Amino acid sequence: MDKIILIADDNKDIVDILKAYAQKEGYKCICAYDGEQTLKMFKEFNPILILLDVMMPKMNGFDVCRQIRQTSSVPIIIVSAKNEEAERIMGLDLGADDYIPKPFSPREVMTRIKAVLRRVTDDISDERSKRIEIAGLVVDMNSYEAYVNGNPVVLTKKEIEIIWLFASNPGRVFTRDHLLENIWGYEYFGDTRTVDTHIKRIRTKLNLNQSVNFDIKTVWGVGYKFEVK
Amino acid sequence: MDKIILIADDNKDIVDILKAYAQKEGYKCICAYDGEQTLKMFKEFNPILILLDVMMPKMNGFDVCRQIRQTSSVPIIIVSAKNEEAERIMGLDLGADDYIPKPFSPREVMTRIKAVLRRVTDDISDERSKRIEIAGLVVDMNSYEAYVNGNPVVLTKKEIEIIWLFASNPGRVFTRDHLLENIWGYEYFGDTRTVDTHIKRIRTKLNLNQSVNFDIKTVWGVGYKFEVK
DNA sequence: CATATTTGAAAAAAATTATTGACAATCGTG
DNA sequence: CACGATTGTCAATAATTTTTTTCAAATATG
Repeated sequence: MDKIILIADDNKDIVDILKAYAQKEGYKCICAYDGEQTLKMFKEFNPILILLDVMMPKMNGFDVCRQIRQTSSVPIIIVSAKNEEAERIMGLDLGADDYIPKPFSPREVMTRIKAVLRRVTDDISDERSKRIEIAGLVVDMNSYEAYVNGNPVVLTKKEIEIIWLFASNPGRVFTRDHLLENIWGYEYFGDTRTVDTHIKRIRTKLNLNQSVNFDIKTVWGVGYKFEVK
Repeated sequence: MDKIILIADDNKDIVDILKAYAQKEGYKCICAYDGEQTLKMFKEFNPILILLDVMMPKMNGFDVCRQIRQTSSVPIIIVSAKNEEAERIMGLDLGADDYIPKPFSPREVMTRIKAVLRRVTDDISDERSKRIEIAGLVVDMNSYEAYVNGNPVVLTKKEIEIIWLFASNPGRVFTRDHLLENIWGYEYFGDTRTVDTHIKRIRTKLNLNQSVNFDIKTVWGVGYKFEVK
């Protein structure tokens, strides 16, 4: 599940700067240099957010925005040089989620990207959906805490994200590749035992050989799964 | 009988933020992006409160406010970018109930909304909801004072706003980005290390290593949270 | 049963993230 | 404008987590 950001601007320098910063924050980037290409890339890669320049060849940002809005509610941030038009743009009812005037600082852009994404995800997931209880295990992503039979267990960020994924999908087998893609967010290369190591630590911490009603079971040759005994 | 808030601002970004927060507090929201639309929506939905931007297309906030006041005493909170005009606006005898200068933090707005509504329905209990007592810590946003085990602690504005947010949501993890948006406001683009520094100062002042029953705990890789020991 | 492959465990190495202090910039006020 | 108070930035240092490495044990396969 990659986090892809689509950057659309006809100025390659600007694209490169934005791309560098976005990648630093862990997003993958695809770039388009005109309006038509933007639409094409959008359909092909299904990005989680679009940074959209207004002035582009072939089709301008406004029209691109309108077109995309007909089929998708993906967050769109409009970028434009004419900052006196800021209010007009937002008022145009294009369905854009934010507006950034040029010139901008890269930090400002990243802040806005994160803010827009947070706003979008915050709406969907209220507090309740961030907590899971199953077989005596409680995982709460609001407080980043876990409990086994009522006893708190100290888990690191990665560990709690992993157990959250498992507990959310009991019985389902996750391959190491799948876990790396889901939790780590990148493709798996090399033959390290990274996932195994994390599973081991989780097992140790959750004390899975004691009086516990669940298990992270090894599925030989495949991966791991969460199992309620 | 739903509690509907009418949000009027021509900047969709701001409307969205306010909407998200208001909804979180259990209010339903309707939005208007210009003055005429605001009047129309007001008549149609009979909101319990109106958040009204001054600068809007078609009809400005002042005129909207005057118009509405001819037929209704619904609470109105004026929002405006020109904060030096604060006193003038309130003195204009528009009949507005409160005034919020931009930039504002979403939390501040929600506090004012609740304050205005409470003033209307119940004049007496205004003070209570601006004061929190938890684990020997008292934070009073009326006087901007804090006490630990009965001893006064001198905190600056930012510091007390931060501890207020934490103490209001014990256990909940706030990321640095989240804090920047909540405390600093929607248009602040600063370094995330700034948050760390403020947390450090709060910890020092509240003497969190002494005989104190609470803690601002670091959640590695995520953020900070308020924890009662 | 022999062999190749996969997994588990521990420890070392690398990478990431947080804390802190010093200082700079800004704000508020007389 | 000068002063003190507050707030923001930055970089060094510290702390913690994550990844890699290694190797023995367990499991599949024929």
